[in-house]
Amino acid sequence: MIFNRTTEYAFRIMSFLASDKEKLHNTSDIFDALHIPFRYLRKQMTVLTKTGLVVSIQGKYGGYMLAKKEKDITLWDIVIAMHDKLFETNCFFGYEKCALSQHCMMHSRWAGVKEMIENILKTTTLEDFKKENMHDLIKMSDQ
Amino acid sequence: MIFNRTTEYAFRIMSFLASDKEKLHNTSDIFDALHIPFRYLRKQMTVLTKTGLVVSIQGKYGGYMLAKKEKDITLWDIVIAMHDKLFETNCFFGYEKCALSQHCMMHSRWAGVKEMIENILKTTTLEDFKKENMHDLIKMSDQ
DNA sequence: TATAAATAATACCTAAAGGTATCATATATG
DNA sequence: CATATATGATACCTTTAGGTATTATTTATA
Ligand code: SF4
Ligand code: SF4
Repeated sequence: MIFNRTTEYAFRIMSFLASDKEKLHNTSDIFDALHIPFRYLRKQMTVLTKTGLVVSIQGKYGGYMLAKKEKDITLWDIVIAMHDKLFETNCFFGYEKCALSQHCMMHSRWAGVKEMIENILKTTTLEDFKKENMHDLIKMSDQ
Repeated sequence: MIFNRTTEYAFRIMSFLASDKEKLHNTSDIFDALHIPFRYLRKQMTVLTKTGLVVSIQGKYGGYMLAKKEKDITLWDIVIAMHDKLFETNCFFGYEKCALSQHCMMHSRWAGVKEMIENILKTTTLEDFKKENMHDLIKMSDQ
């Protein structure tokens, strides 16, 4: 896997919240759309809230909404916020650090892969998903 | 992480075996070079043997060697043999399958990433590492 | 053929991620 | 101000990957 499951959940949750930025979405709404395990979803919503990407309103008629404009939240922001260890190491072989004086053949190739992924994540914002109507997309397809 | 740790170990082990294809390398030799946890290394060597990528000789003065020519073993072969779930799903969001009639914006972008990684893995053989003298490379750097 | 040195098989342990359950706290509204 | 309904905090359980320990089997050679 490239992203861990929890980060994938976060992508979907954030996309869903972007589908109507102004509305307050409660956990049941999100569950109905995404079918992420309910109690785990509850937990992850408070995690997302603590990251600052999402704002929560407590109490009756409470719920969640994006903390910033869709165009100001990138997928990269989400990966970072979720502490996904996607790029924990630079080394293709998983070495913490390489003591070699000159890089092996994989180093630059792998740097290319990293760069491509980072570039996609950094240039894709939730605004793009809104355009694509990810709301409907996500609703139809679970498991 | 992109590859799991065990697959990274396998890359290193196979590169090391490629450093001298004819010689029989026993677990202690491999351990001295790679410092993969010894007993886990032992276990993984029999796993690699069962995949058919490696041949083992049992008994005194036994050990391991590559089952095929270096140029005939790709990194992709290793990933497959280790059952790494790198590309378990096509979907950026981790969906098993997408019921949407037309793909979302991430689909083709993500397909591009997959294709790039697959292409590197499928076109890189152990022969390439031999040229690079990966043996020395791996020896110097652990943890 | 006994022994030493290697791999094979198997069972078990540990750490981290994913997921569940319970109770506490906040808040709109009658 | 009581209640219903929402999130927050916390503890615990489950699954999987990674790692360890023990015993069995193989085989070269003295
Ligand atoms: S040179 Fe090769 S072994 Fe060293 S850090 Fe880069 S990819 Fe890893
Ligand atoms: S179209 Fe989008 S949601 Fe559907 S499988 Fe492709 S990436 Fe996943």
